Amino acid sequence: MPTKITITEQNYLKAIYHLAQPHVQVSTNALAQALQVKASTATDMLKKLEQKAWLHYIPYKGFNLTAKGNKQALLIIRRHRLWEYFLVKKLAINWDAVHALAEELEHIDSPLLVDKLAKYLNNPEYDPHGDPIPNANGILPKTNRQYLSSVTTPQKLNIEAVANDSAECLQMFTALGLHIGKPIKVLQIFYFDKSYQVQVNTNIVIISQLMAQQILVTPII
Amino acid sequence: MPTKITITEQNYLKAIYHLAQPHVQVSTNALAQALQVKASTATDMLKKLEQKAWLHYIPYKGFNLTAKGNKQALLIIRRHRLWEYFLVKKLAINWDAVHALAEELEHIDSPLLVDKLAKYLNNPEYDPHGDPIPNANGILPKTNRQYLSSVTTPQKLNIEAVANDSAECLQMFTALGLHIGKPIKVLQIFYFDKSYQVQVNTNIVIISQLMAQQILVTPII
DNA sequence: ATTTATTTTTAGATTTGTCTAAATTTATTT
DNA sequence: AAATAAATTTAGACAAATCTAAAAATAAAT
Repeated sequence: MPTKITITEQNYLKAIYHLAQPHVQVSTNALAQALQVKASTATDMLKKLEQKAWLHYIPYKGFNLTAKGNKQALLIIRRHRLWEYFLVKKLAINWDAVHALAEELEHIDSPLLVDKLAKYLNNPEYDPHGDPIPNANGILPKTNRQYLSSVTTPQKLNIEAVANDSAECLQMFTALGLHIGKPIKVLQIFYFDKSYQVQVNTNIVIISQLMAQQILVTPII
Repeated sequence: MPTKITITEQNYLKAIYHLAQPHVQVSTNALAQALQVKASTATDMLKKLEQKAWLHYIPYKGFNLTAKGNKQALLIIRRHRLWEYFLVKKLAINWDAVHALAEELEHIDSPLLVDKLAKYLNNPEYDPHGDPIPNANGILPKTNRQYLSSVTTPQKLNIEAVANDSAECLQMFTALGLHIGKPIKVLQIFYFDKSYQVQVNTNIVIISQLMAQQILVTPII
């Protein structure tokens, strides 16, 4: 019995996956906020998802994805990122407009379609925002990325990805002169507001804490 | 107020469009059967669609699409056929598998996406089954096609399209050695069961009435 | 360790799209 | 034209996903 999954259920699994950090539980409130529903609605849905074995749930205690739920979430994310890649690289749609479209395309749950799409795109490893694309088995490549916000000393870095692909974030990212794959140099960290003074090419810009929490970097050795 | 339309409503408009012939009213029963729902369900939906001005509906008397509903249906069909073209020509998915996928893709109602897709595909005029693709204004090109089933005398014809893109129909179409764009020669019409004896290349095959009702042809002068 | 505040869950209602069964209207047949 | 059959609509019910308001459990603060 290949468990049928609704679009709503897919959205819950994906949101839980994105909110959950290693050793950090997601709260019902956080989930509800992420999905723009009331906490009572989230609770109802958690009970349903528990029934279908997508997650473990103990009332008042918390919840977390089962192996099955985790894989399902990764397959949804795979579809989302493949479609984003397609929209940007093939249809030439601006990268700040593709997220909303991929949110719809990702729900078409056809292994044939996804497989053919991936082949057509030459099995890309990263989407246009630099996020890694899970493989057909729901496995993500390991990376040594860290958030810019976790960097504590001035150093040279490479920009690997923007974790937030909303239009607002991406437009600001671009306006700062940043690009995926571009090297930057952290000149100073202002501990007053946890902002970063950064050199991009010959420009010097300030990156706020909130933005720094969205930018993934690797150190340049 | 750009009238929001649900997936279900889209499916009803499309079904009504496909069932309606010039001067032929669609019956509630036929609509219900096409959508695999009960007649009472179709009635409920007709009332809702009437409220939203997609169609005119007079209880017990019948219904038909408004200009607005007609255009909406054609835009859905445009999306369906563009996606079918993409799936066959770009993703190399078999033409008998694309219909079901296009049924899902067609519901993503984004003018930007559709416009970019059409451009990417070079604004094709016909989908892989030979069906014409309405333009962005919902206008279909005029053709002089007729159903093979309406042909009454032996003659040479060109196959233009298969009106039914279900896997079952297309697999049989292919098995008969037929192709879109191929010339055929009607040798005899058996009035007993309204089947057609047809020459395809050097082969001679029999095409049943039901199949002949799905094949669109133009006379070769 | 109580009290207060916050978080989460329960209870009951709403909307959408569907159903079954009954009633009504229209069409067909004698 | 009356009787019968077929098509269509109405009435009432249900599941999914949501809401508001109230209750219960947990966490924080005195």
